[in-house]
Amino acid sequence: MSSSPPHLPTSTTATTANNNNTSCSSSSTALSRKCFNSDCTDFKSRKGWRLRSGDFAELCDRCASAYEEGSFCETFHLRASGWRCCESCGKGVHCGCIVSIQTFTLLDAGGIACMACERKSFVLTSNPAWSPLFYHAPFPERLKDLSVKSWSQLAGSGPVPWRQAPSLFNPSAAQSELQTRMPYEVDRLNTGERFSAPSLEKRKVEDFSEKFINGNLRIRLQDIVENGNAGIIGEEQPQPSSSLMEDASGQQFGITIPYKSISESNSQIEGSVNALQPAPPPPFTKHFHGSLHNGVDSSVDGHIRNGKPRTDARGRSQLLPRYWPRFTDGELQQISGNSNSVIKPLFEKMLSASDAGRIGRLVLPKKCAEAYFPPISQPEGLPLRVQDSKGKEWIFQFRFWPNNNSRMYVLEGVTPCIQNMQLQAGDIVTFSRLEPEGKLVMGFRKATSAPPSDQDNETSQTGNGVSTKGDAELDPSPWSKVDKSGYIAKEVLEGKSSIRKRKSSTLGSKSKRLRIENEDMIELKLTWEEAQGLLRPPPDHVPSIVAIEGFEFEEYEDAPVLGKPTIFATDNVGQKIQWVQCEDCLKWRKLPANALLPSKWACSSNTWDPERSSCSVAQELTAEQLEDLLPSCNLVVTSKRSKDAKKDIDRVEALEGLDTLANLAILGEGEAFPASSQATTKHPRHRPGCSCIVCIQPPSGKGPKHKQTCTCNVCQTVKRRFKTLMMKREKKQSEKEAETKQSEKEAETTRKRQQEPSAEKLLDDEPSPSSNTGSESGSPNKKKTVSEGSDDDPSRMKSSTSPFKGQIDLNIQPEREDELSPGSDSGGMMRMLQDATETYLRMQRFLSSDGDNNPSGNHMLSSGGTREKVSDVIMLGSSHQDADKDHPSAFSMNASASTPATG
DNA sequence: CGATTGCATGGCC
DNA sequence: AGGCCATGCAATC
Repeated sequence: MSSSPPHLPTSTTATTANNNNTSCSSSSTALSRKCFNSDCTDFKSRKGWRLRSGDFAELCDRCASAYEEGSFCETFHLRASGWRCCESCGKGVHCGCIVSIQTFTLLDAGGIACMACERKSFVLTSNPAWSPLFYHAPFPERLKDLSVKSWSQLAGSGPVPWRQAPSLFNPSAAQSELQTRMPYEVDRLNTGERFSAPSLEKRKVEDFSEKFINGNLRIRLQDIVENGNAGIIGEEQPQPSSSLMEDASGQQFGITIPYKSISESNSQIEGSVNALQPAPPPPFTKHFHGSLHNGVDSSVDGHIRNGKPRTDARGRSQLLPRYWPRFTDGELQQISGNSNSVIKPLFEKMLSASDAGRIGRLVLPKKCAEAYFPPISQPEGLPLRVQDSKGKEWIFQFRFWPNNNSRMYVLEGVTPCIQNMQLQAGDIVTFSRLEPEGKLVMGFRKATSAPPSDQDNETSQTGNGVSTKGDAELDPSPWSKVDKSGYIAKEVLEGKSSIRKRKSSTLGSKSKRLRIENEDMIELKLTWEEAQGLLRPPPDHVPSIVAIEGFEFEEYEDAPVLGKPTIFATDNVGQKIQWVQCEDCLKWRKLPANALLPSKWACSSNTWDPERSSCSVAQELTAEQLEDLLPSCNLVVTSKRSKDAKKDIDRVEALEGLDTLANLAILGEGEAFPASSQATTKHPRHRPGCSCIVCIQPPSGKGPKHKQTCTCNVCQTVKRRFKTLMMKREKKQSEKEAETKQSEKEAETTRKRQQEPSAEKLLDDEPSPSSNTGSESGSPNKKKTVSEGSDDDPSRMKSSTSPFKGQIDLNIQPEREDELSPGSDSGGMMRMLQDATETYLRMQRFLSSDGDNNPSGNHMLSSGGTREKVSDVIMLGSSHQDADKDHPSAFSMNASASTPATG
């Protein structure tokens, strides 16, 4: 929406245009006392629409009235181009100027809808009108000026790092072209994820990034409080056209447009420290390389090529969904610090193992880098100053490597920052810009924190969604809360949102490589706890007991059934019941304790209580009751946030065993963990627990492996577990010894045989037997050392060379130190899992206020008492029945699963 | 010899 | 089929 001139009906003179242009940037102020409307000769006296500069058009009474009545365009722009009809009511809307920018929205299917109609469809209509139309009108000169100006200002000190490519707004550019590229611009203007044409469906699913539609977010805490919703300024709320225009149009215009329109400069100062200040997004340019030299053509081309209309349902397509910024109010609030700043979320990226590794290089998505960071023509790039949400400044080297005729953009020197934020692979770093300062701000979100998307979609979660997130983000010392146990704590604490995340799945569905890890991690971590409640014996199936290594395992010929997680309790009449949450309405329903539920369950399936077989029926459980229930279990789908921190911690502790063990091979301590468990390109099968060299080492293949003397959390946990295990074993052992030594030997032999197959499976993920883990673990000496002292002396464990090694050592029979199979590893893992499972159970029992939390009929884990239940762990890697199938490594759990069966 | 750098490789979208 | 990007890895520091 050009700010005006183009469509002026009659006045096409240069004078008029100039006037307008000038007015835009410097307001109509000094220019004259005349009405801003060039078609009018009256004296200005009232304010009209907000100009892109942030000022308001000053109009005469008559024009202002027309404007306020929404008839300005009809009055003055009737003959201008850009008129379209509302697809719904047919009303004509002038889509070609700033005056009407707020009065219509683009439709997914094409066409427009006036705000009146739009409001009927959406309660929350952002400012979809951020349309490409915005750029329809060629007003190159003015924009250029504005751009440069803005840039200078934004750039803070020093020269403008780059400037607009004149070509960007080359008047010769066909409108269609403009339209095409617009989206891109809009994108950048609006945080990279604008979509101008809201669609009902989309609205439902789209996260609240849509609230950024205006491009800028002004965070007002009070809004959050008052609305209980997003703290977005009301500008995006549908309003009567007049006020709407008055209020809303300006903001974005004033601030964003100018930058938006700026094209990257061809004269970027490479390597200049002046470029430290992040600049407004340069135009997107795939070709910016070229544009650096000849600017114009490539610039335009780049825009056109890159600018897919945001207006369609795929609106945000400019950047892959995985990079769409998903900021929460809290995050924004935190970032903005002062409420006067407008935050423009730019993009976000989930840290890969490489990113989080100690190499200190954060690979930037090419498009993001080119769109939001200063253009660079030399591989050396330039230093980029980035502020974190705490106000701390970091300087990264923004550069690129030539790569396959393309470029690979990286931020170098991010290690300190990443460490400071205690980020690790899987966590998300966010980039945004503070306006009008123009500061580049880097935030982060710990893994599995759900996108804000659902916040305003899922009613029963709305409050919580925000507050949960918000609470976290608004925490004065958000970083301090990062638990040492890394993922674990957060998974537990934020698990609830994870489920919703899965549901709405606003994370790029395509970004498998990136997302898999995240989602699987979610699954995994979530299900560490959740799976306990999910696993049920197959119907009518009585497990057979298999003895492995002297331990008994339940064996299921059929895989255990995954069921809907429920909360078991006893009702007021002493009857055992379970609470289950409806997939759809999220209400909790009471069911008989013996009810076996499918993994997905909704009210409509409530055959036990027909009266409550509809989502419309109120929930029996009060919020308080629910709250009481929830902390005691680890179900994560809840709209209630546990207020009992202690319990959370306990739960974390309880899960620690499982999770730690699962991640044991991959997690480091404290800082940036070298390698993540994520499935990677080259190691798509890697999952938590994978012991291969890739997973236990940083990307470079170097870096710390856990030493025997390592005292990190992970190692200590393992050692602790080991000790527990050994004590148990010792006990068993002594019992057996009460019998005959002969029988003991036989048992061992059996054990060994049974164990080997699974061990091999587990080793699948290991690159080679000579790899770190394998070879060292295979050292008889070490094993002997460990095994000898492993009976109950943790200190011995500490001498093991690595947690993983410790794990391997776990497999060793204290009494058979000379019998170590290469597969010992797997056994160790199994053991640890078993042990962890027990720990978990103990904790769960402990935490549970209801002693009957695990009725026999439903939970194998509980039903089995202390019996070793490898099968319990089998499916832990996935909350979906078949998820593992595709991931053979699915952590040794698959192997575990097969063990009992094979054995 | 470990850390860093810069490019190459190759899986995945 | 091509581009992106995670990661490998040799060269260099």
